[in-house]
Amino acid sequence: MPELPEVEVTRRGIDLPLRDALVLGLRLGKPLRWPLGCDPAKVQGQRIGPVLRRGKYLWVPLHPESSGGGPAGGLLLHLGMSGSLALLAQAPPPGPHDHFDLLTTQGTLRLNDPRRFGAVVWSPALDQPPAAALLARLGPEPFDPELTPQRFHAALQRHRAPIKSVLLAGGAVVGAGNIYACEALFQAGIHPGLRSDRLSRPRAEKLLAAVRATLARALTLGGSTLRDFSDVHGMSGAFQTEAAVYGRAGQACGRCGAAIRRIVQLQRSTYYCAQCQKR
DNA sequence: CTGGGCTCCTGTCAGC
DNA sequence: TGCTGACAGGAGCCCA
Repeated sequence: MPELPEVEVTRRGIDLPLRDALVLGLRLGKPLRWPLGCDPAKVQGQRIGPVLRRGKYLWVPLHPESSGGGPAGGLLLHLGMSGSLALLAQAPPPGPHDHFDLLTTQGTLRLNDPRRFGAVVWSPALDQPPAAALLARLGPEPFDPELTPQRFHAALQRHRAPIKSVLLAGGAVVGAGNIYACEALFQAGIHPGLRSDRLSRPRAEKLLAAVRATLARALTLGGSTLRDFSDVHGMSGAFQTEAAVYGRAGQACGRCGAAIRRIVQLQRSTYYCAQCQKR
């Protein structure tokens, strides 16, 4: 489900409402990808700081009150394939897929995640384990001005795998998952099977611009909702309605009319137009 | 070191 | 209607 736009939409939905809220408690449901890694009582009484996003991870910083509480730290959250967060003023009893509640003075932050590929992990700091280890492999943020076309091209030159796979791996740029990688490649006119190191400098530049444009457009539309993503207010995203290729196998390409194809790369579906996207 | 396959888990949908 | 298999937005881990 959640790629960078969905995670960022989520971050924006919880950041201000939770700012400076006090943690009243924490409830865990069925196990997620990893154990929380701390005593749930440890976060009680902590104050919530600005919520950050890195790649598809969210970081909820916690600071102890001067009067007491445990040491500073935070919660690293990942929504996995099927996770979504809701901020509830009056939290109903947890459903079968509600596996994490952070009870605060500003409402309950609830993670719903049917497939449980998501995670909530306590870490003493972003740059310390376990958070640091998880973030270490992430490439640059797509909107980081330091990610120049030259650097992007250089990163692509280091891989011989298909360009689609390299985008998904996130080492050259983070945030484009299966939907947005397909869409960006279409927009850039690049075949998903093209070897990464065969992209010319101009095409790499075009691809970077397409990744940025695709993610930005998705952000303004509130992300994509294929089956179960919703923002913290329960609202669906709208990007999927204007996806050019994703999920459209057999349909006519909006640009040239050729049938959109579906292939499998890394056990994931790739959609593309063989007419518009060239090696 | 790199690339790619497997795996975690539950739900949905198409086809028989 | 019911069963079965394919597939689903991620990504860490392991092996060749």
